[in-house]
Amino acid sequence: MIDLKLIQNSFDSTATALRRKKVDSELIESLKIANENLKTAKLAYESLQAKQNEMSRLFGQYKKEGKSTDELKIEVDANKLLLNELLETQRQAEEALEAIAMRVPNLPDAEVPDGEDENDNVEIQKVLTPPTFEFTPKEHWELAEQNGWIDFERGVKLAKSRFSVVSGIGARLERALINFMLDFNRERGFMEVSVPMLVNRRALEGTGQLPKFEDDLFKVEEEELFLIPTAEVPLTNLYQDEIINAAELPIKMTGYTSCFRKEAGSGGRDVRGMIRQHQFHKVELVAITRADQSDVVFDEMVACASDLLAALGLPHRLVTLCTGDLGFGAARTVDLEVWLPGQNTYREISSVSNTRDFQARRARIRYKEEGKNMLAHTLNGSSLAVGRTMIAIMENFQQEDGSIRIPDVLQKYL
RNA sequence: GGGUCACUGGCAGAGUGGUCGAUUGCACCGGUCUUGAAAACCGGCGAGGGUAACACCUCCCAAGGUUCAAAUCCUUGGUGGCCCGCCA
Repeated sequence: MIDLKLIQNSFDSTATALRRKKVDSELIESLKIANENLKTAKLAYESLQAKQNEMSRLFGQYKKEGKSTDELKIEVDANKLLLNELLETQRQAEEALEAIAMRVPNLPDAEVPDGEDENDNVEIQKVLTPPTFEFTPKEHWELAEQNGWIDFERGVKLAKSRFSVVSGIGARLERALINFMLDFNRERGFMEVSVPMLVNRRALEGTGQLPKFEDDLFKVEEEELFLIPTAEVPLTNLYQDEIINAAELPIKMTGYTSCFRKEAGSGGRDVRGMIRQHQFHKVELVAITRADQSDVVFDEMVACASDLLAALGLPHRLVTLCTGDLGFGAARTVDLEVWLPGQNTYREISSVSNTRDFQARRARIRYKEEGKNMLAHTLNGSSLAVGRTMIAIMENFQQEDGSIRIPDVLQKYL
C-alpha cells in the first residue's frame, strides 16, 4: 500500500508519480476523499467512546456509593445507540478506503525511465558474449525431446496443457541446479529457508498479489488457501506483523519452491516448450532491510543473480524496467535476460525488485530503531527460474549432434 | 479426526464482572553508594494508533456475543500440552 500521508500532504506530486504507472487521477482523488472520510469518522467515534467510558466509570462509582443509577442508565443507553451508528459509519469508511487503497500500485522511483511496455526498458549491461554456432542451433523443446529430458505430452495427460514431465539426466540436472543455486546464494549471505507452498489470503495481500490478481492464482477452495505463485510470498510474509530489532537487519533469505501460476492473461504466448508453465521451480532471494539499506541490498541481489548466470557460463543482459513494465508492488526492477540461441533473443530469467515500504505497510513489517517503529523495506528477486535455466543450458551448450554439454560448476552436483 | 486442559507485558506468574492496561518477581534503563564493579537502596519500565505536545482510542491468543461495564461470563476458531484414533 502506498503511504496515505503522501496523498494527504503532497497530493500533486504523488498523483503525478502514480500517473506514470498508469493510475488515473480520478482513482487518486477518490483515495484522498476516502482517507479523509475515515479520519473524520474515527474522530467522531472515538470522542463518543471516551464519553461512554467516562459514564461507565461513573456507573460503577454510583453503585459503590449506593446512589441511584436510573438516570445515568438512560443516558448511557442512548449514547450506546449513537455509538453503534458511528461505529458502523467508521467500519464502512474503513472498507471503502481499503477497497481503493489495496488496488493502487506502488510509486515508481524517480529514476525509473518512462515507457509503455517492455520495448521501452533500458539495457544496462551485457555479460558474456553469445556463442556462435557452425550449425543452426535448435530450440529447447526439440533438444529436450531428442535427449529424453522433457515429456510434454505426458504432462498434459496428468494435468493439462502447460504441464510437463522431466526425467533422466534432465531431472537430475534440475535438482543439481537447485542445489547449486542455493549453495551459491548461501555463500553470498542469504540464509536458506524452506517454506509452505500453500498460503492464506492475508499473506497474498501482504505482498500484493491479492486482492487485485486473484485470477492468476490456483486456489484450494475448501481451505481458502492458494498455491504460491512465487516464494516471495511466504518468505516476505515470514515477518508479517513483526517488529524487528534494527540490528538484525538486513535479513537476507533464499529458498527453493515450486511456483504455480494460471497464466490467465498470457493467451497463446509460449505455449510450446517449457518457457511458460503452470508449475515451475524457482530459487528465490528475499531481503528485509532498513529503509537506508535497500538500495545496497538491491545491487547485491542483482549481482548475485548475474554472477550465478556467469558461473554457469550463460550470456545475459541486465535491463531496467520502464514505468509501464513495472510490476504492481515494485518501485524499481532490474530484469536479467538470458541469451537463447534457438530463439535468437534474450528472454527473462530473473527479476529483482525493490518494493521499498509498499509490502511492509500491507504486511506490517516494521523495525525498531532508537525506540521508534519504522516500516521495513522488502526486496525480492529470482535467483533464477530453474526451468528457464535448463532451457538456456540446452540452447547455449548444444552440440551439432543435439547432445548437451553440462556446465563445469554443475558436475559435482550430478 | 475425537476428548481434555491451557493461552495474561521480554520471561515467570497474580488477577474470576467495576477506578485493571493489569499485583509481584526476574530482566532492562537511570540514580545514590563505591577507585571501579557487584550487592543494597531509590526511581523508571508493556504494546499499537493518534497529537506539535497533551488529550483521547485500542489491545490480556483471534473473531463474535451477553452487560451500563469483560482479562474475568457465553459461542466459534487458532495454537500448545496430555490421552485416544489414523497416517508418511
